[in-house]
Amino acid sequence: MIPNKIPYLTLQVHGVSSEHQRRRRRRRRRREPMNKSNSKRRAAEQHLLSLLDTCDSIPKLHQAQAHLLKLGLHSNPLVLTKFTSTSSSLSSLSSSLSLLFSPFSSPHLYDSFLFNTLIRSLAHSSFNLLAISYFSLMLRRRLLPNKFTFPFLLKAIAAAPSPHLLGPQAHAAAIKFTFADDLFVRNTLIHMYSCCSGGFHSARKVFDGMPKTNVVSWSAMIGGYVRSGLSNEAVALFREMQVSGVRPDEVTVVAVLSACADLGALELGHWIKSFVERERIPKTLPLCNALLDALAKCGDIDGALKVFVEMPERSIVSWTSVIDGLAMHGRGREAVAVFEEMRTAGIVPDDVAFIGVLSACSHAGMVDDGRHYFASMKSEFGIEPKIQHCGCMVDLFSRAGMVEQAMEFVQSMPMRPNPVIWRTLISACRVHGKFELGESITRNLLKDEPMHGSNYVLLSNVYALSRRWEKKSEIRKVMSKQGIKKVPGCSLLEFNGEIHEFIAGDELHSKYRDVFDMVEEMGRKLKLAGYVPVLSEVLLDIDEEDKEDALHQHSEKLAIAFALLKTAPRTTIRIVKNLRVCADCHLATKFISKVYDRDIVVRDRNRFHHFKDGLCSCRDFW
DNA sequence: CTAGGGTTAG
Repeated sequence: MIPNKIPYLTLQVHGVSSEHQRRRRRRRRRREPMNKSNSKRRAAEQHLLSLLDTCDSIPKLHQAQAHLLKLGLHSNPLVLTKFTSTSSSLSSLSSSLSLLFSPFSSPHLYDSFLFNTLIRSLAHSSFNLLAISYFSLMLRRRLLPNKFTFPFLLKAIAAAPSPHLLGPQAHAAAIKFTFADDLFVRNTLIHMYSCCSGGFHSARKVFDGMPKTNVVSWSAMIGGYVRSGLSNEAVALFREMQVSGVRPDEVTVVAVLSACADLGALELGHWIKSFVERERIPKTLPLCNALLDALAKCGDIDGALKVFVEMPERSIVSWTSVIDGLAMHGRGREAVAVFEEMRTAGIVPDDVAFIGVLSACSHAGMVDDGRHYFASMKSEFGIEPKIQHCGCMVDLFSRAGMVEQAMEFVQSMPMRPNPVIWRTLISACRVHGKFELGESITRNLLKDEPMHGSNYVLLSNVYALSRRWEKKSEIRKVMSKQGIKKVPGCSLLEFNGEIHEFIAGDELHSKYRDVFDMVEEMGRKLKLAGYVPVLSEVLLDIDEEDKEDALHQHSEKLAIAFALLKTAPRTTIRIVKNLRVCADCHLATKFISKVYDRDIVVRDRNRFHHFKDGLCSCRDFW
């Protein structure tokens, strides 16, 4: 049983019940029959059902519960089912559980119907694991599950921490009870499997085995690909869906938009926006939120703001997405203004909103504002800062060059620093010349994460900047001996409705022959304009000339060269990168924007860089 | 009484 979260409810139940018990004892003494006459009982039942129909608050629910007990309807399945669904819509599950499983109810009267309602309510609650317990209780009571039971059960399992443990068992149960061919059950199976890590294969197996699909099957599969980090596959499946003639609805579009946000595919984002208009897909709140988020993450922050302004209603998610979007683009002042506007609109910020506003302060170098907001979390809003908030603060100080303050902050944090925090500090040490500190932090970090390639890259960069070349080549040796690989840099570029992928050092691909020639030519032109390669960015222990070649193979340079070759003069080039942009590429891109007269928008791991006329919007803080 | 969907440090 879940703990009763509302103490006075317990009192109420007990008070009313003991009154009821007294009556029952009196009845027993007078040898009266337990059941009232049928018509009276039906009247009481009707009365309670209509009472529950008008329940729109928890106090009213408690009143109804008192009536229910007074009228002796605590074992009436119809009333209990209604009570369960009403209390779950008011998120007061403890009410229905304490009623259903109180010592005064008669569980032997419960039917599958009631259990389904209960399992559904639990599946939608934060106690979703209890749905599984009540499913097994149902079986132990020899009640047969029906085709309605499995969608609820599978949904509860999908939301559990390790769905792969119970998911296949539930699938087997669905087969055993002959409901695994049901369209609803199969659609929920797709969802459940795609919630297991690496489960998209099983999800796809279910999907491919379906003789009949509908829009829900496709949306579940597309959403499953997005959840598994396979956004390209999600978009491909969306196109296949259109070919197959199944009409996408607002849920499908939301899933595709999150793939779009992940890929940073602006053309696709704009296409979906017009698709929604053209097909008159209802612009629900989640759809507008997904659209606004996708446009911001694809680089069209002003388009995102336009969506936000035009929204008929906004939730805290809408506000947070705008704040995050502005933060990512380095527009910290505006992000803070939107945060304040949100408060004026009467919305109380939550912990996610604070992550947005803190990261906005950090990306825009607004140290005092960041300090203020961090302090206000607890003092004004009673929100305990989480590690993400502390991470923002460490980043805030680090970017501003206040490495000591960052270090002090880490030492005074209420929780243990994680590797993300350490890596933030190490980057700060490198940028602001604190080599000894950077080295000692990295050595400690390597003890915790000896197989994490990016830690070695960080340490190597620290050594390179302090010109300790022997130390640097030592790292290289350790890495190759242990078989530790650095994550390859990868840049995406949308061209002619397709996503082109460029991977660092991918020189063996003959189809990019002209791209490599272009990179060489770019290098020559940039040098004439005054560009000097930042050789310290090269991890390899090789001579200077080879280092320059290595830099030429960085994925964003390949992508930019491709774009310069293929796209019309002066059109904006948009690139999405998986890692933080390196110092050399950052410098080179500034030069390219001037020499080739192109606006270049790069989304890296952390934020957007808008390059124009030889300058970058991040003002070289990133 | 059925299914699929929106924001989260670097």
